[in-house]
Amino acid sequence: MPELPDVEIVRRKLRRWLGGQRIAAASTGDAYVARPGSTRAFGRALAGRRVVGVDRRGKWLRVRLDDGSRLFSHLGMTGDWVRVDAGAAPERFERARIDLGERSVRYVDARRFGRLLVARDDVAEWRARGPAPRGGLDERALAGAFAKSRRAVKEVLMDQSVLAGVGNIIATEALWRARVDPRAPARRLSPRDVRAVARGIRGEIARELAGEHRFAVYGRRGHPCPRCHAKIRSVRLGGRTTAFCPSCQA
DNA sequence: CGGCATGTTGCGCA
DNA sequence: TTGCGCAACATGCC
Repeated sequence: MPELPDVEIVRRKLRRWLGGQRIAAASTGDAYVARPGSTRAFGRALAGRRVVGVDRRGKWLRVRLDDGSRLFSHLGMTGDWVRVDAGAAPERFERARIDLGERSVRYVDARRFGRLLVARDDVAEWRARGPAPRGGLDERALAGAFAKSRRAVKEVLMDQSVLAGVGNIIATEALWRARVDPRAPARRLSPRDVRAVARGIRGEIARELAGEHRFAVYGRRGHPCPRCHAKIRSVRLGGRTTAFCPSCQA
């Protein structure tokens, strides 16, 4: 589920569901997902509070409460928030719940790589994500990061301290759109390539935000490239499977 | 059963 | 010191 566009979609629904609402009760039974901190602290921090806003930085979500404390949520690989009626039974893989009046918002996460943190201030994980660049992506910063790295371009794209929110899917698809070989040393890209990559990222994010989830190369090793029909290959870069078209991403 | 998975962190080593 | 490669985290699914 979660890459940046998915997390943004989750943010919007949380804002819709929680914004301005008073939390009647909250609880989690999962000390792993809610670590560090006790499961009881989760309920104590949220109960009785009013939600004043829901923000996102990269893949981190922040729910601000009227007493200044905050709930941070990272969805890991399989996390999501869903809304059900207050009395509804636990969802499959439910890890936490926030009860409003008539409704209840539940955190579900099969693989449990997600995190829930309650704190009185911004946590290090949130601060480390650098603020989202206004007006989208900072192309000059991207060019700078490329220029001083000797890693493959795809590894730089997936570095969360460079570009918060770009994961394996967006990086893979953006490079295909840009016709850039993911294995190419980042510092070797021409200014035109850098521009194409930036455009590729923006385009891919927009596409996924619009609910499009059919991919050109991601997860399609062995299939024909939608652009030139060559057979899609995959390699491992930075420990992640990386699909690309050996013909038009050269 | 084996292999793979949309993310992140921490460790050992060069 | 910095950066890189890789295992680990916990679990589901094909």
